[in-house]
Amino acid sequence: MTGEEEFLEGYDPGAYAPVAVTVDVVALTIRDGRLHVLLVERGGHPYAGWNALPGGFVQQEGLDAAALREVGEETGLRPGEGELDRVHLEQLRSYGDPGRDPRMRVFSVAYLAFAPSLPDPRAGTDAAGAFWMPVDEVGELAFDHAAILADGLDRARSKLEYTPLATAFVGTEFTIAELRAVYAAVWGEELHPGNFHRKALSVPGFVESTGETAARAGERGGPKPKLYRAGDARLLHPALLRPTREEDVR
Amino acid sequence: MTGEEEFLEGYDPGAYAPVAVTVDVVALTIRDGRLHVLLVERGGHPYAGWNALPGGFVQQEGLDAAALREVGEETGLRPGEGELDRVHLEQLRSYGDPGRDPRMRVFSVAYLAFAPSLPDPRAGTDAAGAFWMPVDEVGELAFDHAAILADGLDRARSKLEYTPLATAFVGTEFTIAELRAVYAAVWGEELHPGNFHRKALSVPGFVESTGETAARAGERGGPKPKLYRAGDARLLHPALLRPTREEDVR
DNA sequence: TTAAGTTCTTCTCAGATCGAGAACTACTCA
DNA sequence: TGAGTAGTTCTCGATCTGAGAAGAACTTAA
Repeated sequence: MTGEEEFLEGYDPGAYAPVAVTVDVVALTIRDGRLHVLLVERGGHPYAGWNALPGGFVQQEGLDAAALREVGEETGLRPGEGELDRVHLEQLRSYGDPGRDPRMRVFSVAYLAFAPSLPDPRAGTDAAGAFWMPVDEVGELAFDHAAILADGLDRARSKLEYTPLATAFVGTEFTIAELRAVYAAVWGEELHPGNFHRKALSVPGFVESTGETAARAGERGGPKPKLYRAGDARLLHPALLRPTREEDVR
Repeated sequence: MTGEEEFLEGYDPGAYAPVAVTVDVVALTIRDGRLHVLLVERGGHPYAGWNALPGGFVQQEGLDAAALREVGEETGLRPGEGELDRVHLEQLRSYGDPGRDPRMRVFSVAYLAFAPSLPDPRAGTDAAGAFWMPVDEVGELAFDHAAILADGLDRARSKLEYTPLATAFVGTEFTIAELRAVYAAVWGEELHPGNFHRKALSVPGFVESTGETAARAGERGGPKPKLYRAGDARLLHPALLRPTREEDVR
């Protein structure tokens, strides 16, 4: 008899140790050309005073809805205001090691959120205590959140290669250079401008021209760049691959 | 105040609706050149008599351990016997829609398992009721298991491209043709033998030669093939890409 | 107003990779 | 022994890649 079958034949809620299910969100955005993650400072024990990923109980809602609700609560954005609707959400993975929370058995479903540059969360009243921090300045985090963040960054870096995810970090209209800056910020390395330009335009459905040109050039010169918007591709073929790092392969 | 903080300041197990956490496993193997998935026939309600993915409660153990335990229970394999140790396990994703189980809130963490051809589970006493079914003959499944299976197949097909996952479906020593048959079975399409051979040998760390040659050729002729074993690569660079399907891109 | 510097955009070119096909050889079964 | 099958290695032209360069358009600072 399997565990599920035992469960089917009459489950008594009081007979098992209580478990909790939470969502934790790795919310990423780009500010000033650097990749940032949304953190909160914990008030209560354990890990009082530590930084942590925003998260909370799953209520009478689906997992995706719970994650979106958390993002809204911690950024101060409201559904329907546009900015929250532009947040790209996807499930990352779940964490359930016994002992990951010292009080009881807690299963956490982690989510990845990608957003264009958002206002500082301190402005919103509900969101006091939340803040954006550059990912390369994040030190220790509460619970196993450092591992969750690392998994999220891995996923984000990988998905840039074969999905149009980068367009989730820029506005509805953007330049090729802005798109390239997203890749540079997430991957942590500069890209060849000419080759990136060629690739971005040649991958079917990645970007489409608006026919417009930016009103101004960059602060440091150069011609006024052309404007594009996200295309309808769900996958990039061929992919935009990172330079191969030997240490990732073996 | 976030959900997590509420939780921190005193959680009363009785104050919340009870939730359960289970693991469900999409266990895949290749038999007679066709991709098979491990299923169980349900005894109790709901969905009595339906086929379902094997799964069960998470006990005092980690998620990975729970998934491996389920695979062992349903296949009749014992830990330490070798075959179970060769099973490749990875987390797929979690499912937690309210109403996915009509009795109570159940969160399921789904796992993918890949194994070389395994003995029929009916042989084991504990595993009666479990069986391998070709994935293209699977009809309706209990709960949302059909969606979980579909997600698992997507993941498996994708991971064949850029990881050495295919070697998890063959024995410790294998021929290039066996490896190609794995790709053909999972992707559902034949591959060009010459080009596959060139790629498999040229990707660093994918396979390494044993120096040996198979004792016999195939049943229908041909020379004795050379034998290889899995290399030390964790990623395939360059990747072994499927022929692009336009409907996957848009 | 001019000069120097920056950036957008498009080329060029050599090397790597790809799909398709073919050839040679070694083996099977009838 | 012959016909058929399959493993392995080529060849070919088309495509894709990274690296570099060049011209034009714009900035700030002198």
